[in-house]
Amino acid sequence: MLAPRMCCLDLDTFFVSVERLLDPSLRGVPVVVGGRRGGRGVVTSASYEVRAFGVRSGMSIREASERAPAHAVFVPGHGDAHSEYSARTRTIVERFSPVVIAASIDEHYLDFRGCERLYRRAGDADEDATIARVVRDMTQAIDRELGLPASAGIATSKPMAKVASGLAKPQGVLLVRAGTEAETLAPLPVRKLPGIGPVSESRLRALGIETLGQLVTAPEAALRRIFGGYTAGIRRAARGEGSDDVGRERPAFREYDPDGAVAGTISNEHTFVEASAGTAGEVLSGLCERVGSRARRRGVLAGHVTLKLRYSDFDTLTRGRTIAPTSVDTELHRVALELYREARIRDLPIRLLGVVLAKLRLDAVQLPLFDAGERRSEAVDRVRDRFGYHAVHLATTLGSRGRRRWHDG
DNA sequence: TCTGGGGTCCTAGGACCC
DNA sequence: TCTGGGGTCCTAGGACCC
Repeated sequence: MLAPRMCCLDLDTFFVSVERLLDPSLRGVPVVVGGRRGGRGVVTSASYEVRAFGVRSGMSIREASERAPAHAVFVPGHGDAHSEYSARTRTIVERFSPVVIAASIDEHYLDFRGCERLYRRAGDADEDATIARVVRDMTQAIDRELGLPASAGIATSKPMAKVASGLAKPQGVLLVRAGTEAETLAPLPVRKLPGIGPVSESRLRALGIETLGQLVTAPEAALRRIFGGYTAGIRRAARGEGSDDVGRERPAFREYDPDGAVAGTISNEHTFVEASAGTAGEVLSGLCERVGSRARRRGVLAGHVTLKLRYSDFDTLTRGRTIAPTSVDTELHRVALELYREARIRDLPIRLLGVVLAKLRLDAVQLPLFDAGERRSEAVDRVRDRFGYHAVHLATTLGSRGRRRWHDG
């Protein structure tokens, strides 16, 4: 029999917690992270105080502004601090288990298999109790040393551990004993299961399926129409079964292939404040500089460029092309511009433009001969290292009147 | 629920080859 | 000019996650 040794550690309202460390006056008051009140964007994190008013992460800032009480504080958020606290959390977590992967900025998976004897103490009722106690020690260490509240779920599989960490919030630890997974999951709404989003949820509801218990016994053909090839995996997860391996690290940029292929993509996109085709050229140029700069910094070349275009009615389409691997801004821009012309098939205002680099590969050993474009891009990167990103731009990014409208500033 | 920005993974269909 | 069938690669789109 499998024992519950897979742990999902999740930081509670992570972005809010970090903002409160940076500004203690935010403690105890309703906080919304994501943007200024009444502005654009979506909620990245909402404190428990403001959730009481119906504010949820993912909601538009505008709607959150209407729901939140007058004394609620809206903050855009400090991205660098969030990354730093995520890294510090990891160093603490690694003291407790040698097998750790970061699933996202605020979520880690740990494997405690084989650790029972190491941690055993006289007072522990059994091995499950030992692991639960150690995980509680870990969440307390994170709170004590960093000031970040955390919750954790422990179970026999990864999806079950993830669901358990959600049930444990706030600041709790929940261990799901082997054999009790299905009964723990059965009463929960289908949306609680990782892998079921808003689309699948509404399709399931149309079939009268609202809970995971109902999903487990639903007819195969009905589920297949919703989940296709995932059906078996979803049904297993709904019973509490699934991988007992922590899996791969994300971001996957450290994974290399013998031919130099690198996993992952690099993308940047921009939503226009007021849809207008007039600045599309400038935005496109700026996006290409951004992704090109990120690719060079990672030492990779892109073998594929995709242009993403969203019209004002939210209709979204993409056009992509495989190219000779490059990280030169002007090359990327030339391809992106061609793809833009292919995608611009409707006479409607543009809401969003994006550029995605894929088919990444390691850049060959620095070549002795650069072509003019490469030399220029590297010179630009050096200037930016000294004076900041916005010190230098392609002429097309700045536009004829020197505007920098694409930058959120 | 009228929707930001960064990602991952999967699938259907077409092109192309033998 | 029309005809198999399988394999593989590529592209566009969609669902999902944080």
